[in-house]
Amino acid sequence: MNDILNGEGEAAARSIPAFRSIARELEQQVLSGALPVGSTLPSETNLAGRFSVSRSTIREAIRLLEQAGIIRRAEGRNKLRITMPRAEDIGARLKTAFLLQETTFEQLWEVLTAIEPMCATIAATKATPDDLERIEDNLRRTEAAHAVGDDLVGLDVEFHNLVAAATGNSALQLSRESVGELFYPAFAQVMARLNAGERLILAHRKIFAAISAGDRSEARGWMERHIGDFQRGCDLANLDFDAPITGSMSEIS
Amino acid sequence: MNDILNGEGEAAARSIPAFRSIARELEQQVLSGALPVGSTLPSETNLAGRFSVSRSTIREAIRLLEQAGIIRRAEGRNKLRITMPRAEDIGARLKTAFLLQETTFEQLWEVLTAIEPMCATIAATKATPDDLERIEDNLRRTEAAHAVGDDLVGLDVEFHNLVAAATGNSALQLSRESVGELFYPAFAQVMARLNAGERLILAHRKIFAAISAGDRSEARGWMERHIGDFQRGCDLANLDFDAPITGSMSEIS
DNA sequence: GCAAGAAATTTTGTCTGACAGAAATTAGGA
DNA sequence: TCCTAATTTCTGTCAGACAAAATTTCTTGC
Repeated sequence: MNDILNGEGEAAARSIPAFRSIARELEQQVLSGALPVGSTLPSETNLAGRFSVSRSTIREAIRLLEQAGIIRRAEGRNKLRITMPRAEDIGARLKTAFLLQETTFEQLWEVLTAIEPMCATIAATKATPDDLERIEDNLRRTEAAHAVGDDLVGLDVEFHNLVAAATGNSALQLSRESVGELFYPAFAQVMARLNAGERLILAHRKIFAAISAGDRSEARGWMERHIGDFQRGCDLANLDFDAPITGSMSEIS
Repeated sequence: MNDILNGEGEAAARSIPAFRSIARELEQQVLSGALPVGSTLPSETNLAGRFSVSRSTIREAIRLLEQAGIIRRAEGRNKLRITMPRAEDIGARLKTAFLLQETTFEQLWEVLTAIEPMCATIAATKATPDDLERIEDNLRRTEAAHAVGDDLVGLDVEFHNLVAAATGNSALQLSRESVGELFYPAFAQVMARLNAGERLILAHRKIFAAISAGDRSEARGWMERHIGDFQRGCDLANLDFDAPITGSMSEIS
């Protein structure tokens, strides 16, 4: 019934383990829509029957798909559900790659210098009232946090994520999320060291205003300046712009 | 020896499967440098012994790490080797995500509109003679292919990858690679349909010249125009700029 | 002494069968 | 009809087994 496994007949693709072929096959079915996102997969025993392999083999295939983000345990945590890879999953992998490659702040900064102004520009055209609402809420919380001297790191990351979300462009969001998560902590810390919280908030406010007003070039301009502040901040704070990033998180959920 | 598994003592994190804890632990050891990149992992039986679990459990953990790109089979294909997640691995996942999210050409185009000009700009400063050599070689091959009417798709993707590589910024490369791979095939096809191969080659030539000359703004300008051509091309060719991308590849190697 | 070939030993990929504890289902009972 | 109890189904893990492939070790012939 299933010729996916390179058994008997074929002498071709030798040595492709069954668990891999099965994972591929299932992946293909998801990509092709045969297994729609949201549907649930049969039980392991059932799958083992279908593919005529043992449960252990199926389990290994499942681990592959799971880590690929295509499948996830849902609800009570029985039942495997087909899902869309989440930004976080991918972000986690990018982060691992960045960390292992000793990516420097400058490199991340270059990426954001390219992407963030574009996000602001597009957001100025595409932001919905809902998006604006969320950004404004973030601004209020940021100001409140600054007033009591709280840490602005998380709120800064959130602000930029919200602007990206307001573009309605998921590719753009996926491309920048992990970079932002690694970069903004450093950014906000530079700002804190320089007591530049005011400046950060001013920039956020200006960007928000421009997006609200639908003023693309103004939004872009302020975002550029905002990102540019980081480099200046590093100089002023006498920090090494060239240092590799650090951080830690796990991509294995 | 190993308290990673949530056995006996702890009552806390109930229901975190052993294979997951073990994968996390190993991942941590890689990230922390305890298991240096390039080193090889002990055999499954050995690992099973170390963590006091059965081989099946270890195998599931290995599948997780493998798919996470942290580990790969090397050489004769025995021996697991610690590796750095490759751009391709991550790119494959991004692609899956893009496909499942029905990303449109416009969205990819927006990402590239942001990133590619930046790549050209930085390349104009950072490109090494080696980089230039490779780009020029690509140009020659592109012209040759065009002369005999061959497909320019692969060469176009390669050109942009080479420019990105010339920035020496791995974060930038990771961020754009998968987007480019999904986008440029469409791009080159639009060009072909319009018989605009000449124009594509001209743009590549100009970009190369500017990078060679270290002229940042010229490099950026030509790249902007080049990317912009796609939108115009879609209009001229009467193609749907808003259509979701299609494509197929596997992230399970 | 050293390199090619043969033998012994590992190691991976798979399978069978089993079992406890968690989930989901079904069957009752109020 | 709605809630609790009994039952069945799953998942997570383990132990032990095997063939095929890969690796290591041991022989020999040169």
